[in-house]
Amino acid sequence: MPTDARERLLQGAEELFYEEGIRAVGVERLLAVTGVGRASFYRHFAGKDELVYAVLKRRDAHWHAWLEETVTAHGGGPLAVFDALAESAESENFRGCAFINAMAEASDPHGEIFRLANEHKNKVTALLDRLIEEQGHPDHRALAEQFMLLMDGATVTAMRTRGGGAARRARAIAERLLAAPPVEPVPV
Amino acid sequence: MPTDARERLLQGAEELFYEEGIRAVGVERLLAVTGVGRASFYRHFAGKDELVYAVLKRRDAHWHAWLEETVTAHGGGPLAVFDALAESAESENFRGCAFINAMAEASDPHGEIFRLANEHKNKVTALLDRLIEEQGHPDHRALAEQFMLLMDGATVTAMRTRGGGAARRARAIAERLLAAPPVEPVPV
DNA sequence: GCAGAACGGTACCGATCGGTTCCGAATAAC
DNA sequence: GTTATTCGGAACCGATCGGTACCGTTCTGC
Repeated sequence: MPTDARERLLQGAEELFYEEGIRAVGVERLLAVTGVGRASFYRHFAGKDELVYAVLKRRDAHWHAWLEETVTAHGGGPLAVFDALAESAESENFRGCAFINAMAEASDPHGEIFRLANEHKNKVTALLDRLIEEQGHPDHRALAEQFMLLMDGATVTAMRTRGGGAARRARAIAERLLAAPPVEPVPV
Repeated sequence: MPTDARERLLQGAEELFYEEGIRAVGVERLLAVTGVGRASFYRHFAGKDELVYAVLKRRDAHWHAWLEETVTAHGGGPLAVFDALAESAESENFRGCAFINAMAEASDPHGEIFRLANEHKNKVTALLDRLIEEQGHPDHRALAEQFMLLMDGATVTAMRTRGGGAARRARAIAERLLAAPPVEPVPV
């Protein structure tokens, strides 16, 4: 547990927001849980909106680092992202993707939250692109977007079905996308 | 515009909840928009929670009916669900799936909202199952679950990318799942 | 050792939250 | 035409929302 108030706020907020939703967690609760004084909070953040922004930025960085690590731990291939997803979906406190959830409870589709979510997903797509290109696939970009769609589908499905089943199903689909020729076999 | 207060409340709430989120819409706003008196609201619903429940039930029924219609209008095959999805994602006020969004902003993963969302998705999966079986596919159940995952992936992707692109991408994947043999070609 | 920053606690603000109660008008049933 | 129901409007409730200001203490840099 860090002694820095700002760090404690970010850490506590990331956890509470993810577990119960951003709107569901008031500043009051956050202060009570983190043990930070009200004044200290507003010394570090202009308001709740800025805290939300900082929390999402932080989560983006951490989550991306976690994914890269876990993918490496699972062999480093593009399919490993689904192993990582399955692993995290097995966790008791899995609640889907923080950015998808944030979009879902954001009122303004043109606000900062959607921008951050897009940024986050683009970064993940770029990682997928790299992983697939390393396998020598010519159409890596299109495949990366398909993989991203599969990951998000598995993530929201895992929210309600619990466990790694959805991720494994997505992995099976991805496997076939990697194996089979893109649309029509090139005529000889 | 229906004259019945209950119907007006359900209709207004469904729209507001979908556009801005359930937590973001207070009873106050809802009453102002629908022109219903405060007392009338609590005559028809025990509280906001019961209204949310009724709205989701209503949406489930309407959405399912809409999907069946639209699928028929697009030829009736299982792939038509992605055409329907693309069509709705083109709309200006498209905000993803109301049930995924409701789950995302629900605090309790074991509460009623998750139960309703599961019920909803199971019904859609059953419809997919039927459509795929009508095509004569032996493993229709597994395919239906894969299609459901693709639909949800396309839906959450369309929230941030706007337009029918994600749905068309999901359709392309689904097409290959239908065409190719499931895992390994049966050895002759 | 001392100055200044960072801290937690508390009182307070207006606004809004979900919810209750009473009232008078409109409407529908018989 | 009278009775019974449904309706919208408004006053009010305690709780909580996000946010501000001031307090005294603790910790740190020099």
